[in-house]
Amino acid sequence: MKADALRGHLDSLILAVVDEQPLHGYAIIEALRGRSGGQLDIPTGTVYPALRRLEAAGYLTSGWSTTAGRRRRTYALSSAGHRALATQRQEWVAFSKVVSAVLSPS
Amino acid sequence: MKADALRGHLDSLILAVVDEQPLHGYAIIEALRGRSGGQLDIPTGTVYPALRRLEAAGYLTSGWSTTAGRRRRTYALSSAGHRALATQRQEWVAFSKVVSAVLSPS
DNA sequence: AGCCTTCATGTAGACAGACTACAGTAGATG
DNA sequence: CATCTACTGTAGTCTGTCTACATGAAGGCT
Repeated sequence: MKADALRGHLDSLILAVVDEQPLHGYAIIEALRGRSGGQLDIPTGTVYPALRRLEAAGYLTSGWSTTAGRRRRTYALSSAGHRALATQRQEWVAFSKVVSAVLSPS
Repeated sequence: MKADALRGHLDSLILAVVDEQPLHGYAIIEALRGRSGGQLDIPTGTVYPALRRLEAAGYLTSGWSTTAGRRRRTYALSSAGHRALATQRQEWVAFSKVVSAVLSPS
């Protein structure tokens, strides 16, 4: 799975997993790995900046907690995040249809 | 259609349209627009560098011709380009399955 | 005690692909 | 004669993902 392919889609993926339940960064990486059958293994240096970007955009809200001596910053979807996710799901469907149409031999 | 979404997929799209018949840059843009129902409108400043990149990578070969006073550089798929396209089609299927799986509500 | 692994967050800097904006030529149309 | 379409191309910017690094605590192993 090449890195460039993900470009522009990672945000949607993150919003989608956080939509099910609030998660902290490390757990988001594991959720993506699990949901993709191990095919998505996003490095921390990609996820943490993405989370800050999404929070700055108003799509996520975050709060600190401590569990067993571990500091966790847990993210949850804002209402704007819900709307963004809905839009991005539609955009993904449209995008994948277009690419599949061009790519499939006629 | 956001620009970043295309990132990493444009090469496959170009190879796919050139696979059907050799085309020059301008015609490639029109082919992509046509095949996508007008949704893909790639600017020349994106396509021409991409074509040079693909030729440098050995996936395309090019030759000049003149039709009605118009200079055209026509690109065709090399054998390496055929192999690359086949691989990239498979990668697209895998990628779109993964994204759809993560994105679809469970 | 010392060491490694896992859990957990984060920053700095490099890289590359798609973008905007510009630049130019030639034929066709009003 | 001006504008549009066809056609190719370059320069520079932008930004998201990457690698590599830095930090620290809990728990297991020897």
